[in-house]
Amino acid sequence: MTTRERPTLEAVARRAGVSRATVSRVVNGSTTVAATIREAVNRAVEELGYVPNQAARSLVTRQTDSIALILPETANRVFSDDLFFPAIIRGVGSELEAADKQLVLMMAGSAAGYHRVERYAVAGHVDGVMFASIHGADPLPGLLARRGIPVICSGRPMLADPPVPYVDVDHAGGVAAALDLLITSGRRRIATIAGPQDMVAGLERLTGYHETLRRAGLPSLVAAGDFTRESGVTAMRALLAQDPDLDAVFAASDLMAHGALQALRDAGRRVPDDVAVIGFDDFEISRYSDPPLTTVRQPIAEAGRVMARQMLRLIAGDPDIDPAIILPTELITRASA
Amino acid sequence: MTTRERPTLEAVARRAGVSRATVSRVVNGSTTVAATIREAVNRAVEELGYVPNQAARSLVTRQTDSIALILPETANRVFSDDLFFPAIIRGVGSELEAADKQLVLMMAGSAAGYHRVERYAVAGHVDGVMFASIHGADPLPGLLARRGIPVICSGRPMLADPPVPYVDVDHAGGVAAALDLLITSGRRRIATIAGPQDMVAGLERLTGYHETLRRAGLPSLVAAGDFTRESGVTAMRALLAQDPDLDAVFAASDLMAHGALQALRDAGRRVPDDVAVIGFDDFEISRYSDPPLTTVRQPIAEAGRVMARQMLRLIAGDPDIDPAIILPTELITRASA
DNA sequence: TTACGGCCTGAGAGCGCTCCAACAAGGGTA
DNA sequence: TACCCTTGTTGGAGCGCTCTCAGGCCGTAA
Repeated sequence: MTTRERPTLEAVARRAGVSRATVSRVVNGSTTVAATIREAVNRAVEELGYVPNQAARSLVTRQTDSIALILPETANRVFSDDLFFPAIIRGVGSELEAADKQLVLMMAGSAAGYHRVERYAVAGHVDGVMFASIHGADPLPGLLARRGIPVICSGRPMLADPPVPYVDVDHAGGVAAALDLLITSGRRRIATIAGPQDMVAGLERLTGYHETLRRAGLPSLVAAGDFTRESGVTAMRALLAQDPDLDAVFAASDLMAHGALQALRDAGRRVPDDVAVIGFDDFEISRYSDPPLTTVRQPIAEAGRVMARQMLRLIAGDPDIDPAIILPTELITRASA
Repeated sequence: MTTRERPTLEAVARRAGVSRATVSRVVNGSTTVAATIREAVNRAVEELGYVPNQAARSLVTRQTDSIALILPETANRVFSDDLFFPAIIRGVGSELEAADKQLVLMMAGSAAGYHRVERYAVAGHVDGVMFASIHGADPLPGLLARRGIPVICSGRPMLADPPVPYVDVDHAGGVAAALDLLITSGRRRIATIAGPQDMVAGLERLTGYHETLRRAGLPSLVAAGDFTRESGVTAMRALLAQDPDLDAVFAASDLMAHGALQALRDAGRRVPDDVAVIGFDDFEISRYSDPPLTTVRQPIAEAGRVMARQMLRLIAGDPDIDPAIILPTELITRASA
């Protein structure tokens, strides 16, 4: 290991024959430095391979140019084929990279996790904190906001004290579009596989289902799931047992829809002839299921990008941040409905 | 925003009626502090809501307790249904979390990305750098190592100057197991869909294919892919055109195997009756394909965990780090072969 | 020639923390 | 009683950087 001593500002200054302050000015791109001196400094920087020490810099500037993204701990345990968090990470990552900020990934959810994240943020390790998907009435966003740390959520937080800006997608609109397709194509016994009710996404999609069906004068039939494929299988079986004659099912996630497809096949039902299936997400894999899945596309990566952009504005001190941004959803019609 | 002034060590010391040094000792868990004083300090910390300033701390300790994971930029662009990087992240994340280190995620690959990562690491923002999957002869790992920064790679680096410790999986063994199954079940015209040849994983799986078939006295038939599903479809079509009578295909990734399955179905071939298919990865989705995919399981998350563990040892100054750790692969037999 | 801005540059004071050297008490030993 | 440990505590010197402020230089106008 060539742990050669790393050069400091001081060393560069000596070599260039100027003061520390001047080097600092050059390094930070100040314009008030004479061209000849600037060049001399740049040469010294080059020759010495100087890179500013981040710790020293943030000690005085009080900012770190990195931003945390908090994932619920479940992301680490349960969903080994989940594509939601990867998409969020992709979106956030690309946007932050463009702004030359760093992404710090943290898992939270456990009590210990809470505390860790809080300490981490308060210790000034990051300039802001973004939450990817809030579970239940998570107190953490509010807690950090109260500590004066910039916070943005993906998905409307249930707890809003103080209100934290968020970006979410139009769940209700997407659900309505899906159900409308089902209804206008003549389906009358439309069941749903709901998502977890401690998450706004699960909640709003179920509410949307109830409202649209009520408006259409159709009966509701609900089974509970947790967004996973396995829960989709189980829920679909339960639904079939309750109403063997149902002719459509709306699943609140693509993975659950895939599970439903499987359970339907096992039960000898043809899709879409006997039962139409619609999902919610539009993951890549849904183009390749048998049959290809009709689903509501939600722009996950885009949500990540927007979230990151809002965070950047927040950090920059922009006074008028939208308290909420709702991204549109879109019905993608394929073969399953 | 309640940006109330954050208390410093000094403030805590004043409140507890001791010196800064003593507070520092208590906060950092030194044992040589009298119990009564320790309690008084803890009380003051509690009351003031004191959290040590990370920048100040790392300025003197020269460590940050966070570690970077570098993803190739492609991860951000191409693979929207790739499950490799999420799995690596999961593995690394869980291990680092247990060690109370933070994970900093960075994308690299572009020239600009290189420079950013290098500066970032050299600036002392992280204590070490891990690479998830090396593309071609990436100079970055060696470059950082030469700068004295702890580096670990997932996947053997092609460039080994200076040699960088890595963890990889037993590609050759997995391929041999897959092909043996094919051969002993009577397949004689076994094709392969190869991965990108600028990655060790692609290279070694193809080499393994060639060697095993040569030993068995069987002919080779190769089509090139890039690990994606789409490339699997294309490659399978090419293979079918070249040898309509092939009776088996080994794909160097699950996604390509799924593509092959699709192309085979489109061409009217039955799997496994007409053509047997084996993949490599064992992603969750491969349990649900039609038919379920026989594949070589590589322990991706485990590789992430091991990589993180090695990194932790490296940072701790452990003198004897294994220069290479090879994790076993395992053939998972399902319906496609 | 002197006076006066304007423009650059340098000196120096921190940012909040760790850690070393030095020192104050006690308690045991000769 | 004098001496030496041991245990616990303090002051202070930095870590490497930014940023304010004062001061030097020069051109221009009086």
